[in-house]
Amino acid sequence: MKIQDLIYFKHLVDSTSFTKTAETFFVSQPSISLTLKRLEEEFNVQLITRDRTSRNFQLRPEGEILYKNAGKIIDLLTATKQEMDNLETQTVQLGFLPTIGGFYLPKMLPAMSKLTPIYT
Amino acid sequence: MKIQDLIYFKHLVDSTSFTKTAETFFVSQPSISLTLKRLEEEFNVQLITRDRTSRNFQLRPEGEILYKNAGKIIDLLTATKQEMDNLETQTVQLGFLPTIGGFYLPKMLPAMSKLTPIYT
DNA sequence: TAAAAATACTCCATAGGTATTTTAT
DNA sequence: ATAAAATACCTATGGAGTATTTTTA
Repeated sequence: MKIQDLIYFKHLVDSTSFTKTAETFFVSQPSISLTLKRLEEEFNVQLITRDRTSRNFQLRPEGEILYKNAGKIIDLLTATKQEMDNLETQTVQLGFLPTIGGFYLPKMLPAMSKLTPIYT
Repeated sequence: MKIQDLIYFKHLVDSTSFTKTAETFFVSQPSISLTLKRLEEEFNVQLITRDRTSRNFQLRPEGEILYKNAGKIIDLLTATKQEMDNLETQTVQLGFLPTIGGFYLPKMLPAMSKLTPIYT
């Protein structure tokens, strides 16, 4: 299985559109159709209900499971790349949700003044 | 990136042997060499130190990061498949480490007697 | 000299493209 | 008639194999 298929699938579920997904990633629409077929064969389940009567398709329970875990896997890989980049540049990047950042950042910044900040 | 590459990489790190890893998965030894090369190009880092003087190679910090997250990803996919299978068969599989299972299972089993057990 | 990994090459599987058909609005 | 997804077919990239070379013990 390719990570790319999980990325396509996640976007497909979010957009509920094969065509939009294809456009987003600059690939053809059949390519997305095949991605879904591949995943369904790989897991041996049906991920979505192709119900063309009700416009936006239904995500099956099996699809929800994959969607949830695909997100985690994609995040893990993003984090992996980030951790490696931090190693290379000898920097550490901190991320906060706006609400949480507003609370903690003021408390942390004084202690961090001992470090050499590098803004990228 | 393919999941298979992560699986090969994990085993490679565990065994510290390209040849052993190849044998384990019934693929050729060059195939494992190429897997590592692919991963290193993908992340644009060197994962291991090819130090043929000291027999068993050194895992670089970058490699440790990938190793750690590769494990998580593989586990996530295993869990995904398991969750789907549980959906299909309408069963729930429970797993315990031997020590923990010995402690909790006796407490749980009475309450579970209301369910219909299916042994697979 | 023996071993383990890297390299060179060859080949085939498959991911992706284009064209077309199907289906429902 | 239009729009979206599926299907058919073709192509090309890249993953995997065999053979060979390199390197160190």
